Amino acid sequence: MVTQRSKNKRSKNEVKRKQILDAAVSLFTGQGYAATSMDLIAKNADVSKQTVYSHFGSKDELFSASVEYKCESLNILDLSLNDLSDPQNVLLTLAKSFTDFITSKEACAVHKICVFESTTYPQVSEMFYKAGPLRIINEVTLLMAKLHQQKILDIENPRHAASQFLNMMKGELWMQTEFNIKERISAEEVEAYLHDSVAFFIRGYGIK
Amino acid sequence: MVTQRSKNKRSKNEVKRKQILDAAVSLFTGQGYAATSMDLIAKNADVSKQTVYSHFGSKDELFSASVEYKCESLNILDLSLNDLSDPQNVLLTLAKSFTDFITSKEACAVHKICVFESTTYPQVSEMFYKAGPLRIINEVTLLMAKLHQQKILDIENPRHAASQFLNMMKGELWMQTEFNIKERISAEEVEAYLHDSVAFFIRGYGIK
DNA sequence: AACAAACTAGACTGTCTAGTCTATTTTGTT
DNA sequence: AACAAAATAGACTAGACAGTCTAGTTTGTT
Repeated sequence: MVTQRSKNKRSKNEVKRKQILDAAVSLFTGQGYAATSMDLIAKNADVSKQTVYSHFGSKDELFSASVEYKCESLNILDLSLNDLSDPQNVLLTLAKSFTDFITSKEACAVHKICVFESTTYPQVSEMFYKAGPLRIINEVTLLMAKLHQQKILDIENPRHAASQFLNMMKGELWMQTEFNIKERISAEEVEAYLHDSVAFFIRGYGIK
Repeated sequence: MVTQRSKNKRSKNEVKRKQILDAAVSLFTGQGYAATSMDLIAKNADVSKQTVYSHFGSKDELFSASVEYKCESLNILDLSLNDLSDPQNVLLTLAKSFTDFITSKEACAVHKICVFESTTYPQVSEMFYKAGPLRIINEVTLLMAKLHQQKILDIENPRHAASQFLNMMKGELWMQTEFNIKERISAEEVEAYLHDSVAFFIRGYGIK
């Protein structure tokens, strides 16, 4: 099998494609589907409108493609932890990087539009759900299972524990971020909350 | 002071006002701000377009007013519990009504649009935040404080506990609802999750 | 009955948008 | 050099939409 590039006389410019996708992601996540025009996408991508339509057949198609593109480039937490002997430390580190991630502009913006368009574009929101939240919960489930296996914590149902842990860590900060509230909880308060929550988690799942 | 009604020759029809607000809420939450036209609002409210503009000066104004209107009518959980001696029971009941509420169509739809429009209309999203999530967390904080005071549980920081509890209960169901995922967790699984989570909470905050 | 405010229907303006079409230019391949 | 696909600029269609305006009707108040 030969690649497309050498088979065809000329293939569509991959660089232009990315320019279009970058502009589309930025506009769609920034202003929403309905409020974003194809003209503006073309302009911001520094490309003609016709080129947009030659790469992506319609606005719908471009929307799906751009969310998919964004999902691929989202780099989720790295959970390659080996030494689990200090659970307080392991979980606190996880909690911090998790909250950093979910309150980042990037993740927030894609999350917003996927939730919002979930009635109109359920395939798109499902794609994000699987690439983002579901992947994280699956990985944390594995971690919980390991903690149990190594008798560091007593976790009967690792999936429940993962869900409890992750949701808990969101705390009030996450809501304030979601709603774009001006007066936010202080960094110290967040720190204290995460500390408390990790301690609480270890108490609840400690070895008897 | 005399009321508007008796002072003016004729006041604007309160019934029409409500018809407009009802139609607006339903359309805005159903399709979003940008995708909803004033013509359709007028038509669905069974009112002329001019009447809409005579009650509400612009689309923006109507949007704000309709979210406010919806917030007023959202009936949040009733937390008037007196007997707290059986925390397992109290918390499970709370957990159930909370998850029922947050996964209801009503609450979900307003939540979605407020989060989505939070960059364009931060006042609107803040209004919802205060009328909804913040009110609930405040009430649950009071409950946690009572549980501590009555020495039923040992809760040092009731606000942290409230946040942990509520977030935890959201579980995977809430995400699946948000993203409009077709294949959802079964009712039995949800039930089991809530049970586990309440037990875990009581373990973590139990009297030593 | 007379008045005035509320309401109605529908035409209208100006702007914006998705998507198409055309004529021209650029560019990689053979 | 010759070819063909890719890209471009910009005009164009057809429809939608916010908001205004007009001319006439309904309705409560005095």
